[in-house]
Amino acid sequence: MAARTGRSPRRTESLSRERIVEAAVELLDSVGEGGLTFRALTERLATGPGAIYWHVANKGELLGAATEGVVAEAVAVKPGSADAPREEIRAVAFGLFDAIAEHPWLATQLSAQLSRSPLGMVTPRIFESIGRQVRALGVPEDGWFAATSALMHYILGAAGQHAANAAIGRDLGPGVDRGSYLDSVSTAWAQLDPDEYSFTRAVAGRLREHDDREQFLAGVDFILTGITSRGATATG
Amino acid sequence: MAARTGRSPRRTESLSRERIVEAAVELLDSVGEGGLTFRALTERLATGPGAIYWHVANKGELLGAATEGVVAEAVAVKPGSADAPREEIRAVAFGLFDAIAEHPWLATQLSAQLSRSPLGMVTPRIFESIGRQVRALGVPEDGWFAATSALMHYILGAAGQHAANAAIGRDLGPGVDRGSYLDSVSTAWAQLDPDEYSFTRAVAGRLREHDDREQFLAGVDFILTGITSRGATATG
DNA sequence: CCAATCTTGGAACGGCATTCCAGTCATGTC
DNA sequence: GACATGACTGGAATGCCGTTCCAAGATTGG
Repeated sequence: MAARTGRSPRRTESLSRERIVEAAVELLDSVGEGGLTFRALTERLATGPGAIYWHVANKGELLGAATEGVVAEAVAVKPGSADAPREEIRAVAFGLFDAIAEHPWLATQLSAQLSRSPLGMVTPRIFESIGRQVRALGVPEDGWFAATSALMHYILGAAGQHAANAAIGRDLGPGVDRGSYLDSVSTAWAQLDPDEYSFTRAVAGRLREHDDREQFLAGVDFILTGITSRGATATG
Repeated sequence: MAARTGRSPRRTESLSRERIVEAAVELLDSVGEGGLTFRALTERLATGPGAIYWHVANKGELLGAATEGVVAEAVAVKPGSADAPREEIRAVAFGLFDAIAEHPWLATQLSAQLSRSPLGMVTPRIFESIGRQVRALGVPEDGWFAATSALMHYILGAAGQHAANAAIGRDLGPGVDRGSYLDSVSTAWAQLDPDEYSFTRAVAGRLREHDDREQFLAGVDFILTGITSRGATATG
């Protein structure tokens, strides 16, 4: 049961859970989700696996810590901004959107994290920052849970999917830019079977010219409209 | 290349890509996402790895095929039902919701699949079945893409997250039922820091009594309300 | 200065996806 | 009816992964 001496245990500045998580995030960002291996981690930290396992139980916990760290930073309310609740919700949404765009591995990780432990700190943290604004929006109390859940699910789902798409466009190689990538998908959609895919063919052109952030925000606004038109008082 | 002789190449009924994918789905359903190994697959099919690799390029392709098969079945419009578009959208949403609930591995797989290849058939298939109903709803054409995207992102995101939660409640062991699981999470939420988590604490009780399907549908309805109140003609 | 305890990193283990390859078997040809 | 062909099979081997083990180094308390 780990008798706590209360002393500062670090003999040198060499290794700590913080440094390990930090290195893990860097590795995930630079090499991608599959690039985070204990081998790579030991090399980067110039140590052995045993040292890492002393600070971290296993790879899952490491991924969880990395996820929580990045999410906490992303949903932190920027001080000084006491805007209208709608704007605050947009800000939280974009905060997560940008965080996932910057760290594409977050998309997969968040869905894995949310499913493995709603008792973890990740879900409540996101839930709280959205919920506060829902409350401020004037939604009646018995609608809080449904409204906040819907917003959180949309934001996490849509941000993940948009960011994943963006990641593809980025990784296609130096010669291929986002425009020509969307072109090729758009063209592929336009060539689908006219009977089975009449709608998809019809909107294939939109794919080429759409803006991801705008698209994402439109979804948030749909939900906000839906929430506030259900009899809530209009604050925003 | 691959000169096609036009002959039926199967000498016995023993192995085929179809049978492999089928076995993979069964394995995923019964043992979970981590249970799909080539070892287990060779054992179940009474063969060796080489035989499987003859029909399937790698594990990723196998997962993709499994995903597409299940999704195709889930979003297939039930014939004979020419209901109002709102009802059709709810049906598609519940189709995916139930499919993910029945095959929990779909949640992770869908986000991975959507990101790896939007050129694949999975995205257009879902997009099409939702989009047709959006069109039928009377949404003006320049809103089709945004409305359908928002719905698809919400449905996939929320269904995945709800189903993941449901999967936990199921896997807790024989002694723990869903009710007591939600109780424990609800209690944990109620004990969070009052300053940092005032909202989450306030709705902790709702968690105990909420119905997942109802919750999920509420989100769909928020978006539908948002879509139709943007100046579209009201059909549903 | 010595024991006790925390911390480290190298070596080893079992399991995984994947590859290699020698073989089997239905079939088309003479 | 033999035989060459090519689709198909499955066992053995490879290399990387997460994880565990353990002997030694570092630090601290007495």
